[in-house]
Amino acid sequence: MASVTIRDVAKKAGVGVGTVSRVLNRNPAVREATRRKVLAAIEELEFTPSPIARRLSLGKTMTVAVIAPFFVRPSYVERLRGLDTVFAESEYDFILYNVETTSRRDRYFREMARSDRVDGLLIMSLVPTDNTVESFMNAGIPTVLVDAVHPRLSHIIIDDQKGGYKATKHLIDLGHRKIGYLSDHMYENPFNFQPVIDRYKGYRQALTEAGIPFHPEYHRQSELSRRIAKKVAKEMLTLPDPPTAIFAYSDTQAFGVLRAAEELGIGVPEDLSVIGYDDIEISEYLHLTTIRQQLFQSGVEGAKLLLEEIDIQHPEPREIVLPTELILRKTTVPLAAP
Amino acid sequence: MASVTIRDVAKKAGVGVGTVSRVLNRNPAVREATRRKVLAAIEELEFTPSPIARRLSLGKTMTVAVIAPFFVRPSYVERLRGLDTVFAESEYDFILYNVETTSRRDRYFREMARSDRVDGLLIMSLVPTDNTVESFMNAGIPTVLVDAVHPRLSHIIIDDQKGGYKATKHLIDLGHRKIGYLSDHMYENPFNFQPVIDRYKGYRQALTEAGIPFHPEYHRQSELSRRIAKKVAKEMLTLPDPPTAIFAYSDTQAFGVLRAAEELGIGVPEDLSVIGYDDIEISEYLHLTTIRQQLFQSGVEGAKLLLEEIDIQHPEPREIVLPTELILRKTTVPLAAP
DNA sequence: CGCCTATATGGAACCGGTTCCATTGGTCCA
DNA sequence: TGGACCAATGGAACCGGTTCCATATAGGCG
Repeated sequence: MASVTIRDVAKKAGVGVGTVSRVLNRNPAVREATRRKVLAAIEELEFTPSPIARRLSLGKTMTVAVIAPFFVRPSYVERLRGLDTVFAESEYDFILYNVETTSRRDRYFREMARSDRVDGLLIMSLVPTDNTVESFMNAGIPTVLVDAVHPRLSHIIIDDQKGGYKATKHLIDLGHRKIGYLSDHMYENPFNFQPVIDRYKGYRQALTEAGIPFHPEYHRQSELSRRIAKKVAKEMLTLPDPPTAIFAYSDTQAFGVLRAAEELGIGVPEDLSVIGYDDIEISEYLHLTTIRQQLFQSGVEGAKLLLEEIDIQHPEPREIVLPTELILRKTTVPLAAP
Repeated sequence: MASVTIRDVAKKAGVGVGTVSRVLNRNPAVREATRRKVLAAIEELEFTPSPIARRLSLGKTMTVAVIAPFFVRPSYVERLRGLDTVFAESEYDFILYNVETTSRRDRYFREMARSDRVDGLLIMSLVPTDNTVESFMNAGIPTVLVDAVHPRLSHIIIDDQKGGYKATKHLIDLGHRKIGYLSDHMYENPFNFQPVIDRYKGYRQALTEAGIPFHPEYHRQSELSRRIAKKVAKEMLTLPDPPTAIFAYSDTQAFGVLRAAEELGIGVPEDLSVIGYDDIEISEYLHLTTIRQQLFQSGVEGAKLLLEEIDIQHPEPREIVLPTELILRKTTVPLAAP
């Protein structure tokens, strides 16, 4: 069955293979009558061209790779959806490579630096080393970063420093001065996630601007799980002089803080204001004040950028910065007079 | 740069191209000395074989397609993770085709029925028509369904009828007899999702067994959003004789029910027991009693099954049924004496 | 020692497209 | 009417692997 080839079509239509190929590729240099003959033969033989053969002779794979860590996390899923909407409308397929360990990451980076494996590479939240970037460039593979930065590659980022700043400033504007920050791990951060650094910077910047000294005890680190966040939040809330407001690195961690407060009998928002980051779906349901990121949009922009760079030869690296937005709900209120 | 071919290697090593190919494919009919010469040449030229060329001459794509609807929903993401762990260890890549409309679905089904586009097809939650199945078979494309059933295709399902039964039975065992069921849309169900039917059947079965007559007013349908679920739950809870317990089709809808109860001043669990379905991550945090499905495992099994079917010629369709589990938390309690 | 067989190897043909060059046929202009 | 030029087309060569067949070499056995 199957395997009707372009040669069969050519024979049937009484033309050469070149002509059939030209018809398939909408090359205008084919007379209308010839074109119709070929189309009739294609119809009759139920011919469909083989993408693989096409790829081999074109030297293109019509495929892009998306390398992303932990694609189960809600924020990644949202970004992937953005990518998908763009790629689905293009003639490119995308293959998803999920990274959960540094060794998987390194393996994928190595494999992709093969000139004919994929036509483009979209890397999410991971920062390739200079050597790796070098290998992509040598192989001539257009590469775009989403949620990560490298000076030689185009990237889409969210202004996380501003986001961290906004969250902290919001609490300061409400009169708070004892402001805790529950962040992701900053030093044991094998993937070097950039936002971890940036949000922290924003936090520090807002404090400095308001003339509030940084209090190391108010900065705690936990992984992105509710359970651990709850434990760490409890430590912070049982300090002799506990914070009156807490900014959490993610909404998930903010839920840990809420639970910690509940278990310690601390009322939110009257005794403690809490602000998260991400605005995941459930946050609205739980009335969490938070910082919304344009996650879906970051995927869309990343995919578009990559498709553009595949088309042009030597693109200048570009940077697109997406803004954040404060979503005011019910977990932050002005500091009660003492 | 790049494009060192097998012929370059052959020349360098002073052997024929066939021999190089044999070395690459670990064909044992190569003398150790020859083999070493070839490997040395490969090393020296930094040769890496082109997957595309390999695919063309093998007539295989080394790629499988995964067609899934709405991959943002937590339950699909969990299943995809299961798939990913299996495919990542195999030599197959997988391309994700996200379906959000019936036309996208039909387009993908048509495109995949090309014998050389992909080597295998994994379809999630969508039921192909007999004609479509026919076209896959003619093209010789192994196909596996996850969370859907077709008599001629292997499939992995979760025992949703039993799941619906378990949820309902649990409420009955607690003494409830006025049991509402908030389901997904059963008739305006463009994708014909099978679980929608099965859970409903389980609900009816449990009622029948316990001798409780089915009360149509207690069966309401809403889409899978919290907001709509809340609205519909309110209708049910403001009936003259409202249910004392509600089983929701998904955890997300269960949260809508909880919010509806809260807004109506109905206490959960003392005045109303609520049970969900899925056991998504946030459910534990909110203490929701629910039915847990083996989502991750369903992905793993589906991927394994597909890889097996790619290897053998004419597999008999197989069926794997995964069980569900009642997760007891704090939103269901025995019916208070009147 | 010579013949036969098994093993190792070279390389042409092939997979199914695209592309480029040569050729044909026709039009236009002097 | 003849020459120049252009548009349309045929088909060989190519992309980079795999496979199969023919051939060379070595080893075994009488």
